[in-house]
Amino acid sequence: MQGFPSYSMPNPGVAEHAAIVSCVGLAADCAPFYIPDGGVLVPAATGEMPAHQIHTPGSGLPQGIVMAASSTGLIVPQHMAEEATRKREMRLMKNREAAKACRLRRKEYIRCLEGQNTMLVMENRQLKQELAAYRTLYSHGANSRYSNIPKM
DNA sequence: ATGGACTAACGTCAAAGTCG
DNA sequence: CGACTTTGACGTTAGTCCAT
Repeated sequence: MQGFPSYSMPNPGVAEHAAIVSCVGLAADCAPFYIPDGGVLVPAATGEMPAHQIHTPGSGLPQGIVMAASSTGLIVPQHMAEEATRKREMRLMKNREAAKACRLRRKEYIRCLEGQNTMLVMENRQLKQELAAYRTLYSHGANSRYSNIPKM
């Protein structure tokens, strides 16, 4: 991990008790923020810029970006953190829709395979019946040219 | 009524794939 | 090569069924 912002708590880490984490950098618009008991400051998967979010055990819900960082380690102004949050939300929203579409496609594909399977099972059954009928038709004693066809 | 097993749907993440 | 898309994996939640 690199390019993390500078703040008053070692990063990333668990706050044993509720903690107020404040920026150490010079940015005037970076307000201190609150980490609840047991909360963990983790890198956020923004994909666009380094950032942090708070993860609290027991809450599976995503947390908003609380702090963004530049590659130089300096605190990024709040509007950039908001931009990172906005981009993250856009990405999550798009992925949500993509996942729905993907599941639909997969369901449709499975339905299609099941349909094919049903058809093939029926066709196989019919072919076996036809074969049995031909056997009966052409079997005239042990010398029949079809008598050595293995039974199914 | 209740608790456990099971299933379907969902959201998110991460990795792989695709495209300009 | 970076942005974007697709998809497998995983955890969560809600609904249903069934035994107790």
